[in-house]
Amino acid sequence: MLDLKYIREHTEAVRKAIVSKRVQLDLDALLAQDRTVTELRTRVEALQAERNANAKAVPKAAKEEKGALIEKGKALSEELKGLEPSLRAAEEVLRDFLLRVPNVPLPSVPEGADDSDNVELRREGTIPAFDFSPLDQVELLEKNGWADFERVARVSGSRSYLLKGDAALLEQAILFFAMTYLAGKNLTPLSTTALIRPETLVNSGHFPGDEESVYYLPADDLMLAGTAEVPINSLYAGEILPLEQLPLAFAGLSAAFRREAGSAGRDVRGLIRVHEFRKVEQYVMCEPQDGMQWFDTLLANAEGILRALELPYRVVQNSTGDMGAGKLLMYDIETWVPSEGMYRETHSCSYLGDWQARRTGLRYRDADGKVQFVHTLNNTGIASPRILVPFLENHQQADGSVRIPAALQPFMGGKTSIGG
RNA sequence: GGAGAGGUGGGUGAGUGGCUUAAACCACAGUCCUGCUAAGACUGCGUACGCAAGUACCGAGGGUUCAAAUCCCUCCCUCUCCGCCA
Repeated sequence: MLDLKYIREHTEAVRKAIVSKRVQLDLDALLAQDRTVTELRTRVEALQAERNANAKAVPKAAKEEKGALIEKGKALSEELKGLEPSLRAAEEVLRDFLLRVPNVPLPSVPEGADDSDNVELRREGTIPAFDFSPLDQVELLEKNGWADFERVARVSGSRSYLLKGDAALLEQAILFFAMTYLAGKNLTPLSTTALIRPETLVNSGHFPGDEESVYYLPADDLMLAGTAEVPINSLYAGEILPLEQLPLAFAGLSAAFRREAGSAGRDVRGLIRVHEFRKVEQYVMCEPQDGMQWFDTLLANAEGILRALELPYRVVQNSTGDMGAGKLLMYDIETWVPSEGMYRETHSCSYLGDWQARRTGLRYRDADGKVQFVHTLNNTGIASPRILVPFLENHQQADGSVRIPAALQPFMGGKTSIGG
């Protein structure tokens, strides 16, 4: 959410953001609604002031004047009963508008329609050159008895996964390694819920807009989060944090659920795109002036994890059309998948400015005692099982076994390789 | 799932219809006084919108009333005891 004052004063910048982010929104209708609300509010508040003054006068009035005052109060109350609902309805409409206004991207963000206009910033690590015919993720899993896609589909439907044996341990090892790594970078480890109230998704900025990708449990009016960003963002909702508490930086491990409604038929095979997975998410609430530095830190943390896992990757900057409404700046990390001969998105680093904090009511008292919104950022730490795809494929050996990088070996009981 | 208690400003907490549209204390900030790791005096001190007057907010939403933190209804949450349970 943007500040209404900002929208009034920087209308053209907002208009440009709406166009470049491909958002459906009539900004002029929003501004007209803003004027309607202001007019209504002025009238309602004047009436309320009159009602309050009148009510205050009643007990002090002489007996013979009381009747008249009460009659006047009744009339005022009647009039307000007509107007107040209109004001509330008008404010509601305005809020619906405001929730759809995207954040204005930083000037450095490349203009673009979608992910094909993202800009590669750099490549890191070495793409493996195999002197044998490498297997793909599914072949490796099946050869080693590490998965059972057919049977788990019987239990949980398509886009499910089940890991067995060393692969099941590997998943836990990678998640725990990532948690340990981020704890070492002074992020507070968090084991958090995926079960969330619907309003937390409005807070995070996923709603309105992303309703169809979220699981809903009507019996309890709860939803399943697609990322720990959602529960962590709402953890301090409505609070005014003392300056000493900032920054709040977390590494949150949670289950993650996505309906994948818009991606029917894409990546149905294997571990790339599943409905239920596990993810370590980095999440930061900080003072505005520290936001950019945190962006670099979160990116460096993710890269540090990939480097430790000895995986080749590239960093791309997302174009305006591929950014998501709330984002000021966004980089994806894509990790090399040998069987596809391409990089696949495994991490996503976002700087939201105060856009998310405004929705959630995340504020702090600055050094001058002024109440301000914090800035929020998030980046993947590691997400499994997707990360297993490049992991298994890049580290496979001629006999079908998979090499365990040195950094991970302590988390795998000292094993240097599995399977084969 | 059953029974009960409760949700008030940064904290404690008063307040069962109008002299409280939130007392008091603590914490915090400023000024003054005091020769010294102390004590005291005074003032200020929630958030949002508004130039201001003002308006709204006492878990959320409705209702009754000239007037609601206070009465009524629905919901949410917390705590205690019992039951069930990984």
